[in-house]
Amino acid sequence: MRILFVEDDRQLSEVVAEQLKKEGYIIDCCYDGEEALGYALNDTYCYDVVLLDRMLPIVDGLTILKAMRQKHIPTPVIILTGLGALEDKIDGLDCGADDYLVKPFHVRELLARIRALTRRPAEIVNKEILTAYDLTLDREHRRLTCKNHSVILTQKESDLITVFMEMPDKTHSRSELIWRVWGENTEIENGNVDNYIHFLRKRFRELKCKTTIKTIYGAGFCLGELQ
Amino acid sequence: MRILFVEDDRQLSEVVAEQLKKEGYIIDCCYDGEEALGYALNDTYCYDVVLLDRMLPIVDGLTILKAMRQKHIPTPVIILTGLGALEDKIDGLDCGADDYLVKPFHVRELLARIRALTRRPAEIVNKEILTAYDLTLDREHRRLTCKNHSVILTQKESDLITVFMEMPDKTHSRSELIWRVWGENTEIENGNVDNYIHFLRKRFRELKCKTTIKTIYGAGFCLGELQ
DNA sequence: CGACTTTCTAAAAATCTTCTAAGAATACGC
DNA sequence: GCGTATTCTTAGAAGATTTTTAGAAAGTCG
Repeated sequence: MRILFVEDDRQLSEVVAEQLKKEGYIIDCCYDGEEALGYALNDTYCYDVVLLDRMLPIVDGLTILKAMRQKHIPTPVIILTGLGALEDKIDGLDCGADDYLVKPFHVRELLARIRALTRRPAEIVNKEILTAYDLTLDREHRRLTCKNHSVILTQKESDLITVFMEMPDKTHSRSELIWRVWGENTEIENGNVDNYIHFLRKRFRELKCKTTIKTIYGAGFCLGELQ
Repeated sequence: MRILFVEDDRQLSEVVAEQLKKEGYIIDCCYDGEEALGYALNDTYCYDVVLLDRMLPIVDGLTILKAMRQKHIPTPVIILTGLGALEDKIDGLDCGADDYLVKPFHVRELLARIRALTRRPAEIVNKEILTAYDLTLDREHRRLTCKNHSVILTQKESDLITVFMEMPDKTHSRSELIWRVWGENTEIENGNVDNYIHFLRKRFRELKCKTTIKTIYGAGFCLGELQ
């Protein structure tokens, strides 16, 4: 597990890096923003976590973070900083940070937060554009695309296919689908779900795509390849 | 975007829930641990985030969190609590929480942390896969696989083979199989079990696998190698 | 061996689930 | 307000699964 640690305070850097190494992490240390940019954006290196100070010489931490996210580098980033004001935290998190720890902090808390972040697979998804198998869904325009074909879905069709595309391998029961698409206080019957599944399958035929909604008899439906 | 909010302090709950709703989230509120368990573990409901108080009536927050993770529910969880001691935070995060926010907190920070967590896709669902001899069973899709062959089982076939694959060396009597597959208040006769054993053996032949269900005359059935 | 019990197999019956189409109700844009 | 698009309801056909039944086959034991 490889960590990029960007911190200009040499003394703090050394103390923290040593404790991280004791836990078995491989640590690359950086002491200014320019150097950090080089490491963070380089294709060759691939870190599991980046620990980022906000106030750095030459290039500041948030700029590095934004640059990473612009290049779609999904590595989890924890911002470590003395700036503990509410607005600073919100800024940091909304720029793409995964966690925000205010100095002074306990290294053991940092370790726990690193563990929490690295439990999950790293990949940022654009929730507006979903892809699964050979399908792409642009939720904003409700446009479902496969190769060079595309169709505009109705609202409910789009909501329904979204559930499938967010978890392409899961079998979704009718009650789950009703709950996710129509909400919980609804009088909608199972038959309505069946109907929309039918509509979507027609769409798939229009698109001539390889994907379809498979029936798991007695259990529900699941996205899958044709045949 | 759907959030389960577990908080026994009604006043706090109301204030926070209202602000979350203003942001467009759909909020389900729970006021005790037992109720929360029901929501959190239910297959039908599927939340995008769970906000969890640690100290709750009946069942405490960490127990709920552990139960969720044991059931491989990957939903991001943020613990909200007055317990801000280092050990408490580390405990919480290591039990499977994704973030830990100490009361009192700013709702705007909570919102930023929710956004940070939901940018990432939910962990690939840890599938319940059973293996025994040369067989693999994916219970979610009821797919029984051996080498490069696979078949989709019916519900009852899948339930029955599950019993065998969970204890591959045990001899299972007909009454035990009936109890495990059909439940305890059932009118099902032994002959029905025999029939399903027959169905499964046909499946094994389709798969050309080395495993089969052996008959222990007068006692029941047991998984074993062919011949 | 022969009487008995147990197990296997196949087919039909019963039940339950899913698919499809068509029409009614509702929402939406002009 | 009218026409169109969307959503919801209904219902029967088609299909899959589960259960029942019954006779053949195989095993046990005096």
